[in-house]
Amino acid sequence: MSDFSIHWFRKDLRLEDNPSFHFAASEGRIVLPIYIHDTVNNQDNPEFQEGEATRWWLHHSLKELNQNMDHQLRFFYGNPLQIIQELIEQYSIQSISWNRCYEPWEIERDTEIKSYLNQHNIEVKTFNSSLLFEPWEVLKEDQTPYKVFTPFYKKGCLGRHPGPRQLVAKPKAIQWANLQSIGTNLESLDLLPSHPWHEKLHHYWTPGEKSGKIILQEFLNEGLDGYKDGRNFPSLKNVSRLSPYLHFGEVSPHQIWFADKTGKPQRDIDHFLSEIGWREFSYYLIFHFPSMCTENLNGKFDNFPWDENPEFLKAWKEGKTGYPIVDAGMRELWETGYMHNRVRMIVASFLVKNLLIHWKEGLDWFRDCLCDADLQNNTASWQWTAGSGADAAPYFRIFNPILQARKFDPDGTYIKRFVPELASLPAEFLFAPWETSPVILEEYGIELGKTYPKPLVSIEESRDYALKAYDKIKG
DNA sequence: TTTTGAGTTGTTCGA
DNA sequence: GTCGAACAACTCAAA
Repeated sequence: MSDFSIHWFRKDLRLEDNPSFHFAASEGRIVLPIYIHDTVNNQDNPEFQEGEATRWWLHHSLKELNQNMDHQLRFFYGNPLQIIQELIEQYSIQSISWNRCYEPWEIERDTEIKSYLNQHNIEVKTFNSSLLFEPWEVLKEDQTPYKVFTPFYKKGCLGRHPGPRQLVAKPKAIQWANLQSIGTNLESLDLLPSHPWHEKLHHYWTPGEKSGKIILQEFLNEGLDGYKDGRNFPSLKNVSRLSPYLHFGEVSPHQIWFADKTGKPQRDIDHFLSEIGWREFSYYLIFHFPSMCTENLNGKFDNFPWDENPEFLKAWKEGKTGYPIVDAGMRELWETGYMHNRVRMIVASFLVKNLLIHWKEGLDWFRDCLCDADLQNNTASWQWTAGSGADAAPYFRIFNPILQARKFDPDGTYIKRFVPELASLPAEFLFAPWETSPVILEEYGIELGKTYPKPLVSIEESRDYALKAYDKIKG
């Protein structure tokens, strides 16, 4: 019987620039590509489980990946260690390789599997695939991790030699193991949610490596010029929308980093790449401070007087807060499995600082609804918003949803798209409809409390309350 | 060890 | 309507 080289696909659902796959499919090797839906190792903590949008994305991405490799991908579900043990017992395995993952439970699991394979004298190789800089390699001079983005990025990343690894070519003339009989089929992984919510996501997204490539190219052609400023306006096309592809590795950060950006303004290129830097920073923080996934990074926030208010939380989730920009964002999320970055900050600030609801509630809803839901980005960003994360800024930032809407959605294009019951309202009344007289609103067919909600809380009062709460915990 | 400079994304106030 | 200062004085990074 021939020897097989197993490549274990995880968050690297692509054939190009895939170091482990490239190794397993290199000349003289017979590659056995596998995917394991782990139903064991992340079960203890809900925050480590995939949300519905993510599962939808994963299903379709795997389907495309399998098609792109002549249906040679073998599917399994259960405990990866056990599945790999069985493969070793049944077949002659020359090597096992994978690209590294960075969630705390993944690191723990992979370490255990690696040690098992070493004990059984199976060649095991792990590769860098989804981060430009390995978190353990970037440290301050005193050998401790950075906690502030700018020095992390400028000195730790941009100033580091050597820089990110080079791109890896797609393997040619692959020799497949062609074991049609082992494992199960994609449908048996049962990834698609039973709730039909996900069906509409097809209108907005095409998961998979091919589509990721197109999205990247379109962004470079049409969205990068003017990115630095345009990225703040949710009705403009100056955001890349690459986040879900990055999450599952259908596009690698290296492919973005080294993509041809000739002729584009340097300030836009630099700013766009710094956003990739922020992704690196989130992964870095959770690698060095894994307790961040469940606890405040800044322990002072353990005493913050969060409000448990199921009614407010429900209104926020449903986009019925009475603040049009907040509601537009929450409805964009529900409708499309995505939310524009600027609006994410607005809705997050509103939940945490005006409704005083714990950041974990927001994290959890985003985890379930976002196609790009990513433990590291989601956690680090929610903690940043709450003020409990890595953020050296000395003041308490509270977004004003009225000002933000006026500034970044001046003609109301974005709001009107997702809050159609306000579509007829002129922009001068749109951002704070409760300040407009009922008579005028009636002319546009709007009655607050009936056709559109009254504001859940007063911005001024809830802001003052939050500032006082912040005052209490800082001492 | 001490000191100095600086920190993604903001808001409000008053001139 | 626009602009600069105040907010309130915290941490981190690095010399």
